[in-house]
Amino acid sequence: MAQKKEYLSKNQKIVLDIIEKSSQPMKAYSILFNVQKKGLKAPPQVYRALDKLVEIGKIHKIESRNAFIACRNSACTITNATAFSICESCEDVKEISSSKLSKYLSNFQDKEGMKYNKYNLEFFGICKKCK
Amino acid sequence: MAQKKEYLSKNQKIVLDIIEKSSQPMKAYSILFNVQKKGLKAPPQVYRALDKLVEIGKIHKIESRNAFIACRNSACTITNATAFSICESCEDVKEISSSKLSKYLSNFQDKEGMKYNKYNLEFFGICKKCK
DNA sequence: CTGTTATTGTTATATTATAACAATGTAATA
DNA sequence: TATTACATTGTTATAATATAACAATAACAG
Repeated sequence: MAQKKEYLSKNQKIVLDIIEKSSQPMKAYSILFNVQKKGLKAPPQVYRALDKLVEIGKIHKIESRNAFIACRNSACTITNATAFSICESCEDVKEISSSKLSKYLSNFQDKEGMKYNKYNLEFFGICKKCK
Repeated sequence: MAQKKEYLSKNQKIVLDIIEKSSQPMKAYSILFNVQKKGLKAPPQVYRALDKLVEIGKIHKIESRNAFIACRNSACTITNATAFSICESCEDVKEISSSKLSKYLSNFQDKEGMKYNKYNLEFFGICKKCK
């Protein structure tokens, strides 16, 4: 039976663990460097784990930064409907979990009346600390 | 006087021209290939033009695709408040110009009451043609 | 003109990501 | 147990995306 992934493989656990320990997004090669002591030596090992973790919603990719952050929002498991705020000064990234926002975007219709339940939104600004 | 850029340099025109002729996003190295006959031989020449064109709002970067598309939306000159729909099957990309959406997002406040006038939103789905 | 700044050209290299295939592990069952 | 099937891992090489650094040239204000 084609099982639906409910557990994580060894490498996926290792990669998720290091990302969860970071409050901020991590780049793939920084992850690679950090997991080399655990035996993951080559990029494909890291990228495969990242791909799967993104797919199952455990982490998200910050597209504008080519970096990966752990999901802190139980609501977005698997939905791939994500929103972030990014400080352009200190590069601090926060996941936004606003049910109002996600409802608005999931219900948004383009000119042809089409809806999209999958989206990625990145807000940019200067955070309070940096102001 | 530190002039505010109102004109385009030679290379910027060449790069913008090729992007505007394409209805779909173009990748940097595809642009490079296409402008080599015009004398732009090396990546930095293309990337510099791309950077400036993005900065002044003539083109936008589709972050999830590492590709660049001409701006068709007079309203977003310089604001860097952008929204796109992307078909995950045929990779067709459309810029969304909805004043309702842009108002909603520009007025959105996060938990700390912070607003962001700069954002990038990418919607994903399967377009009508591909359904 | 002349000094200043923007732009361009050029080489090299950094960063991000995937292809391809071999080896190993896992789990169901004949 | 042996067998099969499939997922995962390991490994090498390379593709794709992007920038650093500096030299050469052009554009322009004073």
